[in-house]
Amino acid sequence: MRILLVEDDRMLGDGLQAGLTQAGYAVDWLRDGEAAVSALSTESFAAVVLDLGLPKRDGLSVLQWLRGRHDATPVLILTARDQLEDKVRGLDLGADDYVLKPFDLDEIAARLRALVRRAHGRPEPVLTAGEIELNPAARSVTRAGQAVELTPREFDLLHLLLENTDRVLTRRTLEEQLYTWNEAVDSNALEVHIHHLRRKLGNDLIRTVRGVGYMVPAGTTP
Amino acid sequence: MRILLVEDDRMLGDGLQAGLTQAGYAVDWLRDGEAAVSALSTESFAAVVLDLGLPKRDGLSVLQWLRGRHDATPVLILTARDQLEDKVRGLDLGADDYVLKPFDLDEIAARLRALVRRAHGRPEPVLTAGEIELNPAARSVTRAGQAVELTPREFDLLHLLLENTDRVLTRRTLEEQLYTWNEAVDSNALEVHIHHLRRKLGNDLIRTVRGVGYMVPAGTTP
DNA sequence: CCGTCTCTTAAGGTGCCCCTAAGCTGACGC
DNA sequence: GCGTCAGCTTAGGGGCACCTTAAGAGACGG
Repeated sequence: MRILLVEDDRMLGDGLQAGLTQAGYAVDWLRDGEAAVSALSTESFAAVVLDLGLPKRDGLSVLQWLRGRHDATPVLILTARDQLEDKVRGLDLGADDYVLKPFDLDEIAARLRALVRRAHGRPEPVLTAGEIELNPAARSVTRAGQAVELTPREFDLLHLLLENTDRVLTRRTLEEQLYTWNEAVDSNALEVHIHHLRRKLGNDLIRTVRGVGYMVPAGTTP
Repeated sequence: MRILLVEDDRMLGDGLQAGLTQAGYAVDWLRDGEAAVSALSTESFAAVVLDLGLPKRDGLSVLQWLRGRHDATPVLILTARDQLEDKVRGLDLGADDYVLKPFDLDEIAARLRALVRRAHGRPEPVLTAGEIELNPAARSVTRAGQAVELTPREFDLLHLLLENTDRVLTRRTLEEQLYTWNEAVDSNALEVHIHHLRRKLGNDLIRTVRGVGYMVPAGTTP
C-alpha cells in the first residue's frame, strides 16, 4: 500500500515516515507542493498525507488541483489546532479527513486505514460514452467533467441507452422500460426527452436510426 | 474494570462514585487536575470520567496532556449545558464522549460501557460533508465548527445520509433503516425530518432527487 | 400528574416535470 | 422537384411529488 507524504518539516516528516512505514505502508516523502503535484500527476497512490504549510505551493492548493482533475485519491490533512479555518476550507475542498497537531501516530495510521478502506471498498460503477459519464448510485451525469442536471425521466432514458451502447433500442423497447405497465404514452413524449438530452449533452451522443429507434455509440466520440 | 473519576464537587463526586460502583466499575475518585495527571502517568485505567472545572489544573489541560503523550484511554467529559464551546474544544482535543449536566447516572454508565468497548476496536471516524461534521461516537453534529442540536431521529437520518454521501438513498431505504420493520409509517414523516435538518444545517446539504429519494453530495457543495 | 420535548399525522400550497399537441424540418421515393 | 412521412422543435397546462406549517399524541423526567 503506497502512500504519498507531503511534509516540509524534517523532524516531523522523518517521524511520520518511520511510523507509517512501521504501520505497513510504503511511504514516498516529498517536501514541497510542487513536487507533490508533479508526483501526483504521474503516479498513483492509495492515499495522500498532506501538510498545509508547504514551500512553493500550499497544501490547500495541491488539494484543489487534485480534486480539479477529478482524482479521488483519499487525502488526510495535517493541520495545527488553531487553524480551524484551514480545516474547514480543506474539507470543503474535498479532503477526506484531518488530524490536528500534535500528532498521534496510531491515530494517523488508523485514519489512513479507514480512508483507504472507504475509498477502495466501493468502487462505484460508472457508465461512459465519449465525454459523458453516468453514475447510477449518485444519479449524476457529467459531460467532460462538468456536472449536468437531468430530470428523472431524462436520467432513466440516458441510463437505458448507456446500458446498451452500440445497440439500437426501438422506440417500443424504450417506452416499455420507461413507462411501467399500462401508462403507455401515445404521443411523442420519448422524442421530446431525446431532444432535451441532446440539448444538454450534445447532438453527437444519441444517434437516430430512422424507422427503428435510437442508439449511443460506445467508446470515444465517433 | 477500573476507571478514574475526576470531579471536585463533593456531592456530585460522591453520587457518581456510588452509582458507577453500583454499575460494576472499580472507581478511583480524585478531586483536582494535578492529582489526575499524577495518577494517569503511573497507573492504567479503562476509562476516565473528567469534569472540566477543576482546581489546580483544568480538565481540558489534563486531556491535552494525556493525548500529548499518545495515551488513548477513553475520556468521558462532564460539562454544563451552556458551555458548548468547551464541549467542541474537548472533542477536538480528543475526548471520546461528553455528558451534559445535570447527569443521568444510567446514561453515564451506558456511555462508559460503549467507550470501553470501542476502545478495544477502533474509534469511528468523523463523517463530514461540506461544513457539516458528524461524530457518531459523541452523537454530536457541528456546522462550520458550531455545535448543532439534533433530535435522535434527525441524527439517525443524517447519519444514514452521511454514511452514503454521493449516493441517492430511496425513501424506502431510509424508512426501512429508521423504522425497524415493525411499522412502516404511511405518512410524510420522513419529509418533515428532512425539512428540520435543512432548517438546522442549511438547504444545500441535502439534495432532493425527485421521484427517488435524497442524497448529500460529498466534498464541496455543487 | 403536569410540563416539555419529540415524533407523527394531516392539510394546504407550490414549483417542477412530463405529457400533449401542433407546426416545422429533413429524408426518402417517385 | 414534390409529396409524404418520420422525426425535430417549441410552448403550455395539468398533475403530482415535495415542501411547509401546525397541532395532537406519546414519551419522558420532574
